[in-house]
Formats: sequence, C-alpha cells, structure tokens
Amino acid sequence: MATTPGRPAARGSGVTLAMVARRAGVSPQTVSNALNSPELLRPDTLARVRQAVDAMGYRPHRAAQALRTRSSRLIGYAVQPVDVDRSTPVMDRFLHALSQTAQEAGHRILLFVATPADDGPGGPLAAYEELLGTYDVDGFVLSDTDRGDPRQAWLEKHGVPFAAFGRVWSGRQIGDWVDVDGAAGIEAVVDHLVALGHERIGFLGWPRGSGAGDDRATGWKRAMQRHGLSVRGRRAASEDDAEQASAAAGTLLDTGVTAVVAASDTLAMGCYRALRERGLSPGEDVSVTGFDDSPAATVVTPGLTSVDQPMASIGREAVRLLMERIADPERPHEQLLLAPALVLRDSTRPPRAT
Amino acid sequence: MATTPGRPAARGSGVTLAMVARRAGVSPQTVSNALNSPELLRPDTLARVRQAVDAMGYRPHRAAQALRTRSSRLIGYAVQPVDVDRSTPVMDRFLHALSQTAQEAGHRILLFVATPADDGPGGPLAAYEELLGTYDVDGFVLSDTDRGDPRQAWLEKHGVPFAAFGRVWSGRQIGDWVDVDGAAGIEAVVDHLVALGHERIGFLGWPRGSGAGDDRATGWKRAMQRHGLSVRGRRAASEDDAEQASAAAGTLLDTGVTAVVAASDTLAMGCYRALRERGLSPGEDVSVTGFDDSPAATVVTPGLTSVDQPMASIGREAVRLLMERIADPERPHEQLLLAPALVLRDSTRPPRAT
DNA sequence: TACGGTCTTTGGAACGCTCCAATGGCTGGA
DNA sequence: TCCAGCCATTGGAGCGTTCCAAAGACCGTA
Repeated sequence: MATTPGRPAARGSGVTLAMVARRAGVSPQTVSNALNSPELLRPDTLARVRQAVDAMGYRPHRAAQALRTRSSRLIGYAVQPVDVDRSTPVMDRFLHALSQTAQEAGHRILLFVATPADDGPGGPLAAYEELLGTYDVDGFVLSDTDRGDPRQAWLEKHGVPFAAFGRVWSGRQIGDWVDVDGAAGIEAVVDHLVALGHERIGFLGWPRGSGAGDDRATGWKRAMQRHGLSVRGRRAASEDDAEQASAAAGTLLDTGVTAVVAASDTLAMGCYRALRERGLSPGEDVSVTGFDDSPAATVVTPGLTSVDQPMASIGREAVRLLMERIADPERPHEQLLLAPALVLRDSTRPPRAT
Repeated sequence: MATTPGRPAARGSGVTLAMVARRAGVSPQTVSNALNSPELLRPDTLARVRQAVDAMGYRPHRAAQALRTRSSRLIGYAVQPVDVDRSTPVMDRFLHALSQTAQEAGHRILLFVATPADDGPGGPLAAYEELLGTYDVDGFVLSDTDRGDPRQAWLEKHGVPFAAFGRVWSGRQIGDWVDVDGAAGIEAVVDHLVALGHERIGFLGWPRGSGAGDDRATGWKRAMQRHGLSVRGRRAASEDDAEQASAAAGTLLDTGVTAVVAASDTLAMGCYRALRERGLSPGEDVSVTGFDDSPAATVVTPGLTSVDQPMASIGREAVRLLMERIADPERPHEQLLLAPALVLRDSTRPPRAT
C-alpha cells in the first residue's frame, strides 16, 4: 500500500530494502540477492520478492550502493572551455553517444571543467585528482588529446581506468583509445578528386605540430604520391580561422591548383572566401573539401564535400573500452582506428576544361 | 605519514574522517565540523584539525556524504538526441557554463538521455523519474522547452527543484527559468537595418507554432510597425534546413525586399543560397541576418550579422536559480529574460541606391 | 533414524559520513 | 562556594546497501 505501482513518488520512493524484505517475508540480504544475483534464489522466492519490489516501487539508493561497493557508476568527462573549440565542432553528437552507451551499461556521465593549461593549482590534472579523491567517478573518458598530453600517463600510473578519443601523439601508446583515421579520410578525398580529373590538388592545413593536423597532411601526401602527382609548393597552413585561412588559401590558389583539400571545414570556408574575393566560384571554378562535416558544411552554398567523423561510434566505443577496462584492469590494451566517411556535396566537381 | 601532502594517491586517499580525528586528537564529529561549520570550533582546534587534514590528504567520500545528507550534489541534464538539433547549435557553450557554475557551487552535472517523444515506457518523464527514484540527483536543468512540454508541471507537482532554459510557452508560467528575449533581439536587428536605410524588410521564420519562432516573428512585426513599415506579404516560413529555406527565401526576394531577417542562422544560409541562385550577392545586393551566432555565421562569406544568445550567462543563471531553489523550496519563482547581443558583420549594408 | 552434502537463506557487521542530544569546561554573578 | 548559562566538543546512532561467514532446509543414502 505504500505506493501505487507504476507511479512511484518522484523524490525517491522512500522504500528501502528492509521494507521490501518485510513485505516479502524474507531477509534484506535475500532481496539484495534477488536484484543482484537472482540465480542464487529459488524460483518461487525470487518471484515473491520481485512482486514485492514492483508493488512497492522499490529503487535502490545509489549513494548507499556506491558507499558499500566503492563504485559510483559514474564516468568523468571534462568539457573543454569554449575558446578551445578548434577540434570540437560536433561534440554534441559525441556526448550524446557517450551518455547513451554509458546509460545502457548502467553508468552515467559526470561533467566537470578542467583547464587544459597549467593554470590552477595542481596543473591540468588537479580536477581529475579531485574527482578520484572523493570516489566520485569510476573512470574517465578523455577527448582532445594533444601532443604531450600528460593525462594518459598520469592516469595509467595511478591505475585509473580510462579510455580516450584520440591516440597518443607522442611517445609510446598508453591505455585504450579510439580514433579516427584522418589520413585515410583525406586519402579518400584525394582519390575522389583524382577520379573527377583533378591533378593539381593543394592542401590547406594547420601549422605543423598538431597530431591530427599532421596526420591529415600525411594522408594527402601519400595519396598524391600514389597517384604520381606532385605535392611541391601545393601546401599552405593557417590557424583554424576563416579569415586567416583565406589568406593562406590565396597563396595556394595563385599556384594554379584546381582543387583544395582542407584539414577542417573552417579552413575550407576560408578557401571559399579567398575564391569569392577573386571573383571565382567554389565548386565551379575550384573544388574545395573540408573535414568534420560540421553543420556549416551542409548549410553553405555550394554544399561542402567533407569527411564525417563517426562521432556516435567513437562515443560508443570509448565507453565500451572503458567498461571493459573497469571490469578487467589487467586485460591487454585495445586501440581502435575508425574509418571516416566521405560526404559528397556540390563543392567538388570536375576541373574546368583547361 | 599516510600520504605525501600535495600528491595524494589518485584513487581516493584512503584516509577517513576517523583517521584524521585520531591524528588531530579530536572526535570525528569535530573534524566534520571543521570542514562544514568551522565557526563552531575554537581557532586553535580548527588550525590543528586543518593541519591534520592537509597532512593526510583527506578528502570526504561523496557517497557517504550523499547517503547521510540525502543530497548527491548532482544536477541532472538531459542531452538531446542529435536529430533534434534544430535549436541547439551552440549547446557546447551552454554545457560548459552549466558545468562551470555548478562546480563552483559544489555541484556537478550528470548527463542522461531522455527521449523527448512519448516512446519508451513511462513516456518522456521516465528518465527523470528514474534519476529521482534512486536519489541520483538533487534537481534538474531543462532545456529545449517546447509548447506543451510536460516536464515543468510534472516536476513542480512532485516538488522537484528545477530551472529551465526557456520559458513555458503555453499556459501559466511554472517554476524558475531563464530565457533569451528573442523578440527584442530581432527588434534590434530591424532597428539596425532601418538605420542603414532599409524599408522593405522581410522575415524568414519557422512555421507557426514553435514558441521561440513565433516570439522572433513578433519582434520583427513590432519593430516594423514602430517604424511605420509594412509587413504585408513580407513574411515566409520554412523548416530549419538550408535547402528548404532557400525556396522560401526565394518567394521573399521576389517581392523586392532589400533585407531579409531570418529566425536562425540556418535559415539565413538558405537565403544566401537563394541569392546566389539568382546571381545576387548576400550583403551587397540584399542584406541578410541570422540568429544564434553559430560557428557558421563567422565562417561564411560574407560574415553573417547575427544575434548572439548569451549562452554562458544563461547557463550560469540557470544553475544559480536551481541552487537557490534547492536552498529554499518556498521562495517565489524567478523568471529572467536576457537580452541577446547584435553581432554586426558584412551581410548587412545600406541598400543599393534605388 | 541418523548423516554427509548441496542448495538456499540469514545475521551481523561495515562502508564513511553527519544528525541529534548530551557532556564537560569555563565564566560570571549570587 | 555554588550554580546558571554559555560554548566547544563528544558519543552514539543511523543513512541503505552489500560483504562475509555461518545457519538452516532439504535431499538421498546408509
């Protein structure tokens, strides 16, 4: 009679294990077993307990479980400050996949802010340490891993389970990660352009030194060489900003390229701008491609051919890797490289007849 | 000696209140007081306890605190499925502000997925109910509130603290919320265009029925009337999709408008497309404005004049409202309307000489 | 009827913290 | 000297769960 079944009180049912036990005529431990190790119970007892559980709208108290089992079933994820959104145009999709998968595995995502720079006491790891110190989380999902990122090594050293979106860019590989094969994505782009008839294909990237950026540049170079095409003087670099990119793209265009492969959608947009400033039409006069398949790619005219990172799969895999690591800290590391997908739009067409 | 200060073990210090108490020569309760109600202690005792705390690297165990105080210090936030990203182009900023503010107030954000549609058992509220039943969260932050959204009423009825980003669009106002004054934002846009010399200003919105969309349309109408300008036949509508918007924008352009005010950046991009299809130049031939100041607005050519929603402030205020509601469930409701900021770029210029 | 073995259920304690009520020390006034 | 009154501190219990070890039920066999 405590609560109507199917419509438990919102704010915690107020029903405890002990109450259910009394009603079912068993001990609290048996109710606990009914929920956590049903195979231990005799079928009729199990049925009786389950009925009591349902009738009373019982829900276990997470804090009590966490205290006893020393596991919060929470996964920490650091949200990046906005001004570092360089490589995070589509993080919504990632976060959703993370939450969804975690939830299906009985866990949830806990957000926290961590300054990636060394400011704040204790450096960039202070926030991670804090969460662990209070037994707040069972592990972490990392993203935006960068060259010289201290996090993986630190977490591994302290025996903390984690899974990263992004490989380790310098030194030996550490821990479990999923990443996108950026080089392969760019190679697919080049192959596509070559199939259309392009030969003078430029690359507009970021300044050397960023892991993902150099990876993408490698893909371009590799594909060009595979097709026997020259890369000399066909490469320009700019920060990830449309205005700056426009200038860099200009120098590329002046070399007479018929297509520009950009390392990000933002850079590609800079290329659009450079073309328009010259009275040229993106797509028609010079083909342009981006990377990320951000909302801007769909919305712009002409639609931007881009490389779609499978964010949902990445999120799913990251959580899976973490769950397995938590279940078995000794298992061998797993490292996944996912292939991105080429999304064709109007910005890539056969070159103008020369 | 348990742990080196400044470098506590990562995985929970392993130090408990009782250990600190023993070392400081006081009772556990006194240590607890030192941390939670320092004003109760004699200064010298406080100092002694604090020293012990620091020396041993003590951190309270969140689960134990949560169990005893019946408060998890967690705030639930439902991440939207990606395909419903209509009004969520810049949620990253919002989430960051949420996390940051919550963290400063000693709370954290817990993500969960809730299908907004009625699918799944228990309808759209099942996920909220689940979180409450297990005492997982102290309250919720809502976003993407829509006409007929059942959440506010349900939460209020069950006495659950919450704060919404978005007013209640139908019926009486419920609970605490922050929202952006979309009408005012659009009015500012119109004022700006009028100041440039425009008179034939069209509005490209969403189909009637969405709260935010109708609000923005109202702003346009109000400003037009204030300036004594006609709105007849100057309004078109489309789903939030560049391709569809392009068609709708075309009909507007055919009426001879010199400027188009769009209800979103995506719609504005559709307008760019319609102009280009007609061999016209956005900005030069027809001024265009958007709403959201999404990344696309910066990146596109010409840069899109848009209305920036102060996502950081919204997130901050939402958490503040929630914290105050938790602290005092009886306090009168607070409802905030924040003014968005006009961001001028190259897409708005004086009309061509007629 | 007694007995070893398996399967099922139970009792008690413990996780680490904070609530509540009560203790003891101290001061100042009668 | 004694006691009321205040302040700082303490003891004990309990939040709701699961761990561990042990008890009981039940079976077939001797």
